[in-house]
Amino acid sequence: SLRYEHGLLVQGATRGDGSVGEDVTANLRTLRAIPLRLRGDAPDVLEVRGEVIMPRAGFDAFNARALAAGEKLLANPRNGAAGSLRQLDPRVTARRPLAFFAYGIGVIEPASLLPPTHSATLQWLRTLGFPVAPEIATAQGFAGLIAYYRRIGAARDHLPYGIDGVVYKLDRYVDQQALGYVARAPRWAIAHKFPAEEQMTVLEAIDVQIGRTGAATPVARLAPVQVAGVTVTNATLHNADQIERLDVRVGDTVIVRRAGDVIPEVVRVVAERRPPHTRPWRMPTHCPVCGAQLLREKGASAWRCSGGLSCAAQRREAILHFASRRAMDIDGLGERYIEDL
DNA sequence: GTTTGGCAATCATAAAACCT
DNA sequence: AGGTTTTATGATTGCCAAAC
Repeated sequence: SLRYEHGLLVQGATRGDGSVGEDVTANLRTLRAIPLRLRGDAPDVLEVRGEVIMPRAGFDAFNARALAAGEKLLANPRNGAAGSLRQLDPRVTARRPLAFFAYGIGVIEPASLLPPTHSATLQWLRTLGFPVAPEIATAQGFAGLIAYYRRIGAARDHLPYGIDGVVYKLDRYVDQQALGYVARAPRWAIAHKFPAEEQMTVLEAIDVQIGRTGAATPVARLAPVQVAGVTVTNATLHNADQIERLDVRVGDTVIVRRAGDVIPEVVRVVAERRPPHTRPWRMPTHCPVCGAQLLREKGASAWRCSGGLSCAAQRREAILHFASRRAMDIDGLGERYIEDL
């Protein structure tokens, strides 16, 4: 998010949790794609929402250079871009091949300057000096959206930057307002993702992790495999029911992908590759950390360690959890949770 | 007035790369 | 070691309205 007051860039922040992010103003100022001063008549206050990206060509060139210089390579453009913005020294950021696309407006004062539609807003942002993705388009009806999805999907490999899908938005702000929000998610916009890259690997073990509330979560230990730019070695299996649904066993060859191109996920078992003498996986009867019994409440699918705060894993997670909250919150929530445990 | 069902919202949990 | 980015899945909680 970029904040302009009377046409001048005064602050840039990461998205964070939606209300609190990091101040990366000094780093954002080094991006040529981000105007320090707005063109034409500027609102008193304007917050521009956008995305910092690292184009493929820049990423490749950066890594070629780093390789020649014997320096560390970036693993993928996405994390490379995120890391570039968190640099303490803006001069480092300045040397990273970063680009920027504006995709919306947050605060605007006076509000009367806001155009009536999203598409008109993006046009206006162009006139103010912001880059806007050239692939945007307006479409009508379900068929129009799917046609757009297919068109962008066909062009995907030829785009100068990586994308994981398209976003549909209602164009008229009055319509957006009528639909409103569910929690923080708008009802007037939805992402339509392209199928994620899938890879095959071997599930070498299933470990059980104990969380703060005692929940026993099975985790797949996988033979390392490159998926969508990273090395995947672990993936959650969520619970015993999920393992049963997948019928996944230790030793199985499995298909993995990165859900949302981020979170590793076991999709399915390659049945014809199952080695002989495998056995269905069973949840252990006792906590692997403290040895207390694992119990499951009626109707629930989660098994929990009955050790409470005498279990080292639960103590550890409880301390980490409450340490990351503000002191104020600990008073209200801490007691309740500790009693529960 | 209490219970129940349905829906929405939130919590809990998992992982990888990069940076400090 | 911990914070930052990204998100799927299921469990739990909370609320409202309908049924009893």
